[in-house]
Amino acid sequence: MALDKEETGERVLAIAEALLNAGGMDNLKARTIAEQAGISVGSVYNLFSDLDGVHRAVNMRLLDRLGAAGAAAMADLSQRGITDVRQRLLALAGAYVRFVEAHPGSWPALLAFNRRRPTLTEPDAYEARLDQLFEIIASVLAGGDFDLDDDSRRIAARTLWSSVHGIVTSGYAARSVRRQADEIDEQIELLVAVFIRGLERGGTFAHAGTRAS
Amino acid sequence: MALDKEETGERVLAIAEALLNAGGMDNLKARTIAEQAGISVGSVYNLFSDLDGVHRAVNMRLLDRLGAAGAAAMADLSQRGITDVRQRLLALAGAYVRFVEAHPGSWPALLAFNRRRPTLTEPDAYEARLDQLFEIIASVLAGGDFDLDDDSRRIAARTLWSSVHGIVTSGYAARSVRRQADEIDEQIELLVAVFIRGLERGGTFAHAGTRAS
DNA sequence: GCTATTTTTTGAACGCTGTTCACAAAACCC
DNA sequence: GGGTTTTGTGAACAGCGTTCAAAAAATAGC
Repeated sequence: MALDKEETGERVLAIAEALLNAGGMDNLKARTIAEQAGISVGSVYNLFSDLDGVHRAVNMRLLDRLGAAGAAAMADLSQRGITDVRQRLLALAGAYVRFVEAHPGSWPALLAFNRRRPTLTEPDAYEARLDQLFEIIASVLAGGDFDLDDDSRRIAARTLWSSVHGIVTSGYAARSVRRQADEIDEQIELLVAVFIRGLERGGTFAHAGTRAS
Repeated sequence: MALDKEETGERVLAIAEALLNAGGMDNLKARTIAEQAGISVGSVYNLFSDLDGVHRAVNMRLLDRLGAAGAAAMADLSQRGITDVRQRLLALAGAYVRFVEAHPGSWPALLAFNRRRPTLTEPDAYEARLDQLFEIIASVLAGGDFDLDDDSRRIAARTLWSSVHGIVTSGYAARSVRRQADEIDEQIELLVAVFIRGLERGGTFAHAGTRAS
């Protein structure tokens, strides 16, 4: 064979990602991958345990790319001497929006992948890759003048990320394409503004709220 | 035949929902439905256009139930004379958390369903059912003393919903089961508190933020 | 260089899937 | 009861993920 084993593996992943991006989850077919990669179906199963394994590997690449995009956005702001918390949070959210737009099929496929089986997945490696994102957000929050202890800051970072994630991938609510993009921007700006204002005011939060049932 | 056509349809939907709830998306099989409903495979396709149609119908039922749960939570608070915005928002979020917990397989399946194809779905009827949820949230916000015009309140309601949704269905980040539930509660309380504090302060938001990069 | 041995690649084959459709059964009409 | 329409049926088809005996290639030993 002309190509290294690892090299063919990466070619398979590139093909798989393109397939996912173009046609979503059920466009990822073993025979299509084999055909486009110039190998046989069996060889695909030689490189990966099964199609889920291929999809998982693609997802890892996506998460790495997302983390890199976030880090790059922060590095860019640092280089331009921008330390304002609001601008940094908006830049992070903007990076995520652009990432999702750049992966219109493969990112929804990643999200759908984790929701396929009802509690059987073991996202060990997923978490590690998401933790770096949380740490970026937490470090931005640490730059503000909110007096948050480490744990509160960690919670706040996760809350912010989940909220932005929820807004961006709300999925529903798409009257028109342009209106959708505008509304996402509006919601993100509201969220970030409200978060900063809310955190600025009172110091620590006393999570003693009795939730009404 | 002993049963009404509509009645068999609903039985099929109940079976389909149970299958989805037990095994996720790829547990919804035409032959299983037919067997459990005591009809033939062809009859399933007589009642619904295809399996996607079955899943869509199940999803409608779920959205109706979610809307009813939200409305019921608000009615309960009204009956108890509770008008506090914070408590109402927490009650709504709590209703959503309980709803998700009560539908561990079928709700993820609904979310995965919308992410299967990359921009081809037409969630017309979905929107209508979600709009009632947004209106509930908006009406709660209207009860607070934030001076928001209708449009800002609409945006804020959607933002709140998307954020809670993102937090609850963040999926990843599940160190342990109990720790996960606690963390969701913490995040929701932080979100609601921060939102209320943030909205209380300044009046209208001037979405003139220049996003970096 | 040649054979023996190991490793890798192959694609036909298997079981399962969604979906169809000619046919049968039931229901309806008068 | 006979003709017509509607409804139900399940064998059949194409496509899927996955496997695995066999073929091909690579490696080792000499």
